[in-house]
Amino acid sequence: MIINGVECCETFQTHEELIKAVNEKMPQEDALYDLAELFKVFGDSTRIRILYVLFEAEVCVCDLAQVLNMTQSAISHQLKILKQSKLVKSRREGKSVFYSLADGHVRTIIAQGREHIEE
Amino acid sequence: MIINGVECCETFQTHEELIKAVNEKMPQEDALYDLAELFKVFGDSTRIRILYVLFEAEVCVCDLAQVLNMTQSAISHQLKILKQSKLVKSRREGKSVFYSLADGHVRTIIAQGREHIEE
DNA sequence: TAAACATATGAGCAATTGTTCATATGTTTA
DNA sequence: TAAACATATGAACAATTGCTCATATGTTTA
Repeated sequence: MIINGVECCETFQTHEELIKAVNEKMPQEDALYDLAELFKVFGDSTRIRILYVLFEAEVCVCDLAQVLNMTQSAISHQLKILKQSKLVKSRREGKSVFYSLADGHVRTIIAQGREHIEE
Repeated sequence: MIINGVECCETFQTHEELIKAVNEKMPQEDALYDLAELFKVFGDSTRIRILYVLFEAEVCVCDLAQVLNMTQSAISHQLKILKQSKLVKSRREGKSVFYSLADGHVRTIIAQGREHIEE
């Protein structure tokens, strides 16, 4: 079969229909990129652990470092990434900065991930 | 304040309670790792694009490569990763191998990701 | 204002990742 | 069985990533 001037294996699927459906529903290039960037943020166990702590309470950087047994710098770098993705928000109180979850999608996404794994 | 022999900044949060809650709800080390590994799979726009095509139909490797304008090898490598994560399944039919979504979590996770971004 | 505390950040490095290229494996057909 | 087709895979390489270390920024307190 020939599609767009390129040869292709034989399938039962009508290629034109597939291409039409994909073109209609596939997000734009930049949206796909943003989506991948978002999931990349979830793709690190340190950041997942940070999120799990924030599931319980609003916590300052110092305490996060303690609870997770990591350096303040490492935690701070990861918090920056989480904040850029709008997964967490921060609030300064004196010398400390307290972090908390930005919205409910975080819980849903992680819950779905766990469901998938636990099958 | 001193927690587990280590000095820490002053907070209003009771540390013992936080640590107790986190220890209770935080998944085990290997579960956290698996969770991060799963989200890593979603963290690449090529794989996201493959999943979007599979949202529409069961498609063979050759067609995926065509529709996404990528080499057969690149697609095949990514399909392997998607299959290892049990996000897609495959079925051989003659010379072709057809891939399809393994379960509904894929749609939910991606939908939640899009919702988060579109806020 | 100086010192102490809490957090943020840039540079550097080892480890991981996505693609390409060449080639192997598996299936069908002449 | 040989050739053609479809897919899978290993090696290699550039690009990205997460941590450490040193240090900067911001805030409070003596």
